[in-house]
Amino acid sequence: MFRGVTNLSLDSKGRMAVPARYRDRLQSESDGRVVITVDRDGCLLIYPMREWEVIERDLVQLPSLNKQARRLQRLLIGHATECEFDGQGRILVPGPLREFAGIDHRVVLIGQGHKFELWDEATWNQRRAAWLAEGDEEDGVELPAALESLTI
Amino acid sequence: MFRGVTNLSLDSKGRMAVPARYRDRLQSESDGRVVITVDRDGCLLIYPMREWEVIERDLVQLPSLNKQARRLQRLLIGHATECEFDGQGRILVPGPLREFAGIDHRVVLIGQGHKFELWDEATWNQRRAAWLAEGDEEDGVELPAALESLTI
DNA sequence: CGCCAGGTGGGGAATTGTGGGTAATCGTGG
DNA sequence: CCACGATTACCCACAATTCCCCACCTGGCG
Repeated sequence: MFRGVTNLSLDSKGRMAVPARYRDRLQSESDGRVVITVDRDGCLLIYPMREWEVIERDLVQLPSLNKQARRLQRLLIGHATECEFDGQGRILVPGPLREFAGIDHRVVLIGQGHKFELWDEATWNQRRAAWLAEGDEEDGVELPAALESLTI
Repeated sequence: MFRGVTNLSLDSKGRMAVPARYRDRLQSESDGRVVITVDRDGCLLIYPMREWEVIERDLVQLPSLNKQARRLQRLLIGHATECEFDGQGRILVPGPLREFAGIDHRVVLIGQGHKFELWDEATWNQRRAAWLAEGDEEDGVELPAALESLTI
């Protein structure tokens, strides 16, 4: 499981130094190959190759006639770019994806279980503040059953 | 069960000396590995690794398309950072988390059953005062069933 | 009164993140 | 098919952080 938050910066060429504590696992589990794609919430998703292959297999099998399914396929598969580590343990984040997520220099890397999310730092801070603020008000509306029973 | 309150300080590098009375249990139950993450109320949560893994397992299985579920995952898993004890029985509280909770020097460590809460001292004192003040007014509204039957 | 245990502080080395220079590669257009 | 510019990969250098070690200071206890 990947977890935790890391503040990082991309250099002028768009490269990101993957934190050392994740590097070994990515190297051994997926030969240092990762797939970067986009998320509907305005960030990028980074998958180890092995994990991505599972997701991709499920995505292609969605019913092609369904509009939502096609949209998901275009967004996720369409933007999925394979990247490898360079000698220094960095990956080059493709220009089009950087542009998509509004990333220029400061970024935040968030572990999310089987994948990572990569956010522009300013965007992340805004979003997080909004989530914290709205969190309490929405109580009592209708929580999904899975959330009701959650004890944290 | 962890209980009790301890006033502590972080040193200039952000390290916290875990009170000796908790140390043994953390060492034996979870190999001295703990996970620190954030709470929506502005403090940090500290879990023994074993306890955290249970929570995380439930969290990752929430439906990815649900907005509230994603928010929870991003906040909790996204900030969950694994920490280990140093030779002196201290843990380094990660910089981004210190910043989140407004922690610089004086802190309060609160035992909360399976986990701990870590508060900035000033924030804690304010909040506690506020809870004491507002506590009674809210009576008579409607208590959730689980609270109605509580005998303290 | 000295010893021990627990909490606090800091120096210094190793690791890790950041930044750039330079050569190789690729895609584009002539 | 070649020439050019842009992009990518490899290399080295610096700066920040983290980790490991040792030292102090305080209060309780023999």
